[in-house]
Amino acid sequence: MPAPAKTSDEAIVRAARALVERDGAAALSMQAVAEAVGVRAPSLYKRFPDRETLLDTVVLEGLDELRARLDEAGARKRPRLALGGMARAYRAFARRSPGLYALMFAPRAEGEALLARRAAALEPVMTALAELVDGDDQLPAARMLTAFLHGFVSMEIAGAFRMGGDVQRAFVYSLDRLLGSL
Amino acid sequence: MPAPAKTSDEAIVRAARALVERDGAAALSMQAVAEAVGVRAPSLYKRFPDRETLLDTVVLEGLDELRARLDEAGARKRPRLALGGMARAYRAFARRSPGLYALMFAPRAEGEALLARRAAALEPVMTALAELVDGDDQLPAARMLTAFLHGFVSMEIAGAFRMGGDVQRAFVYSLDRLLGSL
DNA sequence: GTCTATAGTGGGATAGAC
DNA sequence: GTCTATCCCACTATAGAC
Repeated sequence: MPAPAKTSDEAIVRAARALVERDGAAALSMQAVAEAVGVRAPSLYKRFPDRETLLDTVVLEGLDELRARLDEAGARKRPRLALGGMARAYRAFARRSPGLYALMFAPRAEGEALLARRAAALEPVMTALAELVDGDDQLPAARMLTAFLHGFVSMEIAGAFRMGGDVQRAFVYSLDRLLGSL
Repeated sequence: MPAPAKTSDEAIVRAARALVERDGAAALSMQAVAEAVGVRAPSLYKRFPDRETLLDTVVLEGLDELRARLDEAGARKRPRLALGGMARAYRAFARRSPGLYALMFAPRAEGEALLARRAAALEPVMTALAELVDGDDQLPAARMLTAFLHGFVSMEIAGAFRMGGDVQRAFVYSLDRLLGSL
């Protein structure tokens, strides 16, 4: 009979994610997570070798979820409409979980697994683009679009757009021009 | 005759900046800075009240420098050329000092002073845009352009463009379309 | 008086023994 | 899982050197 488990990997990740979503990666201390699941901090190391691994787990989960939202937003639409819908879904995700979004795309220790999963999350965008743009321009076009999206939501999260004006309008304005240029 | 100072504010900021440029903000510990300037860590607190203030000082210096590069790159050119030149200068700055760039635009404790200085750094871009775009569209256009630039260099720094393709070409391709759409 | 160093405090990550 | 212990770091209090 193994020792009674007072918590679970799932509960730990859920608690970790809640901390990250609200207050960013800095808020994720092993002590705070442990407290949230009713356990002492050292006990977490039986399930996650270190804090980085726990962060990575949260990030990978977030990337999978983003991918699902993009799939959903782009399904059964013609390419241009699909791209518009995915752009809105992308921004909505970042606004809903700013701390998580920032962590997902933060330059940290970049494992291959993480880079691959990031690419996978954006795959729906690539697919829609492939129907709209010539083979040679596909990659540059994808980079233009993803760079804009990432930049826009990052600046929005960071409060860069705080000084007046209609942020929503700027988003629509930009998408019109970006998609129109393809 | 004042006591002999073993270091100076300037030397401290220089050392701090070097640490940040190489390895990012996380590498800036008060101990590392102190060691670099040949002093004990507690002594730094006589000159900078806390680590945040030291980081802020480095960031403000970086923002001023970026502004100078943009001014230089856009001087005496017609708006469209100026914007292209400033975009290249912006990217060059970020590539030269990736850790510093990331810190400059990282969402941290956002003081008003910092937000204002960020806005000031991008002022040359705003000026050139004002000559190219109607009053009503000016702010959205600025947000489109800055969002793209920030997103592109951030992703480049984070290694998001590592998987094949010509990153330079994607940058030129994107600028052509973005500036062409104005 | 002005600078620095010595010697803490307290918190967080993490390893080891039970 | 828990407790104990180690290490690193930000930061403070205070005392010594010119």
